Amino acid sequence: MKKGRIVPQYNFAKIEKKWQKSWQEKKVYEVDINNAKKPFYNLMMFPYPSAEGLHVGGVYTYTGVDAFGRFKRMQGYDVFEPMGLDGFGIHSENYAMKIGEHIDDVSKRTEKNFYRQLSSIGNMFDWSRTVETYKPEYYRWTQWLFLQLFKKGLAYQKKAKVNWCPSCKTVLSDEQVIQGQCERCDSFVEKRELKQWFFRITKYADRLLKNLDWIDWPEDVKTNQRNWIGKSEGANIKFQVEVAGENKGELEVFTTRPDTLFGATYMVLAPEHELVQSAKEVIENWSEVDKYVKKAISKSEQERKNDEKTKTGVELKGISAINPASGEKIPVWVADYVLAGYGTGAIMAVPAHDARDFEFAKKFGIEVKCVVEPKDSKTGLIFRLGTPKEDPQEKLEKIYKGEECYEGLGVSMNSGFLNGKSTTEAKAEMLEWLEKKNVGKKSIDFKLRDWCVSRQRYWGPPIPIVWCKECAKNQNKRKVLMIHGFEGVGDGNWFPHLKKELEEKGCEVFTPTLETNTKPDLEQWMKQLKPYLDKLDENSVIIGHSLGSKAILHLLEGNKQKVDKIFLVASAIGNLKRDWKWLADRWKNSDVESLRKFWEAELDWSKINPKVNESFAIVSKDDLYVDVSNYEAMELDGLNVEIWDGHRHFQQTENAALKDFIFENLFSNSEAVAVPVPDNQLPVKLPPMKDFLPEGTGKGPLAKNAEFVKTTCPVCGADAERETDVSDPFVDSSWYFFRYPSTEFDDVAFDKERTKKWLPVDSYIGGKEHTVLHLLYSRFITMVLKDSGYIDFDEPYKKFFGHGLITKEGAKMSKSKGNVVNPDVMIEKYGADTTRMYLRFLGDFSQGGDWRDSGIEGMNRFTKRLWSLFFELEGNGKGVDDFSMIDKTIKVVGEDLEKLSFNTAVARLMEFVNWVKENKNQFNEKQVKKIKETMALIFAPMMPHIAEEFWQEIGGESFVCEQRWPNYDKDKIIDNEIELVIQVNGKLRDKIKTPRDITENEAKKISLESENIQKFINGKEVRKVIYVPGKLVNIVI
RNA sequence: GCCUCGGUGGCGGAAUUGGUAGACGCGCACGACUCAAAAUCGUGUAGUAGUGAUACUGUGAGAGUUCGAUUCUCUCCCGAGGCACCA
Repeated sequence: MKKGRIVPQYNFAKIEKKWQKSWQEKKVYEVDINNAKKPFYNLMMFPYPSAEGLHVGGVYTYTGVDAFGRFKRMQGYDVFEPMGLDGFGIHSENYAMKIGEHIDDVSKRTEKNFYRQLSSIGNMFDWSRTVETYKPEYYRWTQWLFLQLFKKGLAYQKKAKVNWCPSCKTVLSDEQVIQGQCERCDSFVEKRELKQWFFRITKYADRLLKNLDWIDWPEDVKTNQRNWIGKSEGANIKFQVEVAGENKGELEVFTTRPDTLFGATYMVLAPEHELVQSAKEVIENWSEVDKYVKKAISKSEQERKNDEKTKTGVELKGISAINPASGEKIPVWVADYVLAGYGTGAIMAVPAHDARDFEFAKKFGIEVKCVVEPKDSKTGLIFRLGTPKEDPQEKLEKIYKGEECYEGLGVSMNSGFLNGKSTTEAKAEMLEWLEKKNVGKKSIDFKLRDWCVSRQRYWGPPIPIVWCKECAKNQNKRKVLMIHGFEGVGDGNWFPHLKKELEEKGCEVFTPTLETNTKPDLEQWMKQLKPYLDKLDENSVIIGHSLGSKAILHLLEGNKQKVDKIFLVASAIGNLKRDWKWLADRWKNSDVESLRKFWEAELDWSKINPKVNESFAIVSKDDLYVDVSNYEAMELDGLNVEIWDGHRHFQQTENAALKDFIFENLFSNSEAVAVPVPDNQLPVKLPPMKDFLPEGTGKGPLAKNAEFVKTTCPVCGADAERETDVSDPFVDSSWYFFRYPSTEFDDVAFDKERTKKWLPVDSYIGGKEHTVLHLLYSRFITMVLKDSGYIDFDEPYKKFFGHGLITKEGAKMSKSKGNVVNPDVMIEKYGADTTRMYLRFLGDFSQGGDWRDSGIEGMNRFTKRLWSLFFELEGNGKGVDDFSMIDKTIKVVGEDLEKLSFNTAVARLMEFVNWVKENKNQFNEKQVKKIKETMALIFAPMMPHIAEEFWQEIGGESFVCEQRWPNYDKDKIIDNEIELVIQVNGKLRDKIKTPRDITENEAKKISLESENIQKFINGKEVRKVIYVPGKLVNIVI
C-alpha cells in the first residue's frame, strides 16, 4: 500500500452526468414489465408542467419517493417507477394566452424542460414509459373512459346552477371555489344555470366510505375523505300542510335528530323548494315572498358569504304545517339558510336544539320549546355546561326556558312517549313510531355531490359525444315488449292504457298472451316469449310485470339479444312477502308448488346486466306479494330500484304515475339526443385552433370551430353536431396509473395481464393537498372499472402516504415573494446528491420541512467530507475492536428507509461517517474493505451517483443500485455492556457500566452501594427499588 | 363554529408498549493552521448559579394518574391546514 494517496476532486457535475448517461444506456431502470418476479409499483403524483419549470417541492417529493424505491429495489423487488405530465388544464391555457403563444408550442417546450429537469435529479424513472395526458394517444382512452361511464348511466347531463368565474369565463366545481372566490384567479364567483356533464359519484358514496375501513392509509387522510363524503343518518319525516284548515298535501324533511320532533316549532323551505311556487295561489303575502325568493336565488356566493352572519327569511302566510308528533299547527317559512341541494330542501326547525334555528327563531320571535334535558340518562347527572366562568345552574335554567340553545345529547322532555329516554333511545323509538304511523322513515344523506366534469375551455379532452336530432325523432319509434304477470290478465294486455300511449308515440308494442292457468311454468313461458325477444333490437324496451318480468330475465340471461331499457314492475325477483303456506291459503285453486319453483329459480344478474343499457325496478312497500326490504338489500349492479308508496301490486289497468315514470325514462324531450362516439372513432382530436379564447357565452371555445362541430351521427348517419365541452383534468389524473404499465398498447387503455401484474399500486406518495379530490376520484373510477369487468380490485392504491410541503425560511414559497428555490440552480451549485440528501434531512417527510440556504451549505460540507474520507481510508491500522457500528447502522438506516423516516436515516449516516472519521487510522485492511463496501451500499438510495462512484472505486460488479441491501450481524447489535441508569425518586443521579445480563438483585445492590446514591439517600428510609431490566434502577426514598 | 395535525434550545428537528430530554445538523463562541481572510480541523454550546465537580429549573399553560410523564387523562391557550348555514 502506498502512503498518502491523492484524493480525487469531488466533481459532482461530471460524475452525475456520467452515471445518468450510463444508467440510461444500460437501461438499468427499465423494469422487465412482463417477467418481473417481484413487481413493486412505486408511484408518485405526476406533475402539472408549469411554464416556470419544476418546483423544488416536486424535487422534494420525487427524490424522497425514489430513495424509497431504490431501497425496495435493493431488497430484491422489481421496482417500477414511472413519470409523466398532467398537462391539460386551465393554467397552461391561461399562460399561453398571456404570452400570446399557441398552447401546443408552449406545451412542447415545457415538456422538454420538465423532462430535462426530472432527468437531472437522479431518479430511477423508467423513461421508456411516460404518460402525457394532453397527447391523443392518452386522451383517446380518457374519452373511452368517459364513454364507459356514459354507457353505464354514470355520465349524464343536467341543467345545473353552477359556479361561473367571470374572469376565467368558465365553470368551476364546488371544490374549486374557495370561500366564494375562484381558486385560480380569486375573482368572485357567480351563479349561472348551464347544462353540464356529471359523473354519478354519489352512487358510490357508500362504497367509497365503507372501503375506508380496511384500506391501509393514514388515519387523517381517511378522516378527510369521510368528512368529504359526509354521511349522516337520520329520518325523513312528512308534515301535513294545511291551508285554511284544509289538508293540502305534505312536506317532507330530513333530520338527524328525530328525537327532537316534539320541539319542531316551525318549518323552513329553501328558496328553490317547489312548494313555494306551487303554493303561490294560497300564500297571502305572495309579493313579499316572491321578492325574497327571487333575491335569494340570484345571490352570488359572494353575497351569501357576506350575509352569512345574519339570517333572513319570510313567513308563508296562509300556510301551516302539522307537527305529526305533537299535532300542533306550526308556521312555514322560506329562508336561504336552508339549502336546496341537501336533504329534501326543507327542514323542521327545532330552535331549542339547533343553533341556526335558534338564531332564526329569536330574530323572528318564534316559539322555542326545550325537549332535551342536558343530563346523563344513566346517572341522572346534569352535564357540565359552558366555560368554567359561567354559572351552570343559570345556564340550565335558560335552556329550560328556551333562552339558550342546547345541541348536545341528553334526555327527552316535553316529548310525550319519549319522555325520560336518552337521545339514542329516543331516536330509535321515534323512528319506530314514525314508521308505524307511516309518516316517516329512516334515511341517509350524503354531502358528496355528483362530479361535474364539463369544462367550457379548449385545453382538455373533448367529450366524445355527438348530438343528433334525427335520433331524437327516431328514439320514440321503438319496439316495446310488455309482459303480464301470473294473475290472469285477460288477453295478455296488461296495462292497456300504457300500450295505447306508447303506440301513439310511434312505438311498436307486443303484448303476448302467456299460459296463465293454475300451474305456471317457467320453461313454458320462456318458450312462448322467445319469438318476441327475437323481434327486438338494441333500441328496444321491455316492460315486465310480476312473474312475467322474471321469465323475461331468465330468457335474457341465456340469450345474446341486447335491449336498451328494461322496466321490472313489482317483479318476482324479490322474496315473497309472507310464506308459501299463506299464499296457498289465499290461492286455493293454484298450484303453489310450481309457482314457488318459478319464483325461486335463480338468476345471475351479472349475465343480464351487460345486455341492458339501463334497468329499473319499480316496487311498492305496500305490495301484497313482493318483499321490498329484500330489494333494498339486493343492490344489484346497475339496477335502479324505485320504491313507491301505496301500490298493492301494480295490477291496475291505469296507473298515471307508472306511465309517467316510464315515459320520462324512455323519451327525451330535448331536441337532440346524446350519441356516444364509437370506440373505433376515438380519439376525438382537439382541433388546432389559433383563437382558443372562450366565448364567454357558456359554450366552450370549440363551439367556434364549425369544422369540428359538424359531423355525422354514428347511429343514423344524419348530420349532427359534436359536444363542445372538454372534460375536467381530474378525469385525466383519475386513471393515469393504469396507463403506465401499458403505454405501448394502442388497442386498449390498459392491458389485462399487465394490470393484473402491476396493480393495484403498491405505494403511492404525494401531497396532502390531494388527499380528498384526486384520491376520491381515482378510487371512484377504479370501482367503475371493476364493475365493468376490466379489473378485479376495488381500490387503486394499497398504501398511500401524504408528505408535507416545504417552506423557505419559514414562509410559503411564492413567485410574488420572490423566495422560490430553483432546483436547477441548486443542482448546478451543489449537485443532485447533495440536494437530495439535504431535502431528506429537512424534517419528517409527512410534515414537510423548511428550506434554508445555510442548511444546504452544511450538507455540502458533509458530502465533501464523505468523499474525502472514502478515498483517504487506507487500512494500515491494527484494527478497531468494536466494529458493531457498521451492523447497527445497516439495521437502523434500513428500518428508517422502510418507514420513510429519511431525516433520521440521514442522521444515522452522519453518525456513521463521524465514527469512521474518528477511527480512520486505526482500521485494518479487512475493515476498510468492509467499510467502503458498506458505504457504497447504504448511501445508494439517497445519494445514488456518489454511491456508484464508490462502488466503481472498490471494483464492484455492475451498478450499486442493482445490489442487495447489506445484511447485518444480529449478535453485534446487542451491546454486552450497558450503562445502568440510577434514579432517586425518578431523578437521574448516577450511571454505572454493567454487563447486559446483570441480575436484578445485583443491579439493585450496586445501585444502592454507589457513592453518589448514598449521598442522596443520606440515611433516609429506602421505600422501594424499581428495576427495569437492561435500563435503570429507581430508588424511592 | 366543526374536523385534522402540531407546539421541545438562538434555529431545523430527534426521542412513544411511560424509563438517561435535546440525537443529527445549522448558527454561535473559542482555539489551531494563515501575514491575513476564506476553506479546513479541534473544543464548547438548554437556562440559571458556580473556576469546577455539581445543584436547581426546563418539552405552550394548569391540574391529574404514576416510583417515574415530551409520551397517558382532563381543562385551557396558541399556530397550521381543511371544511363551513349539510338540518
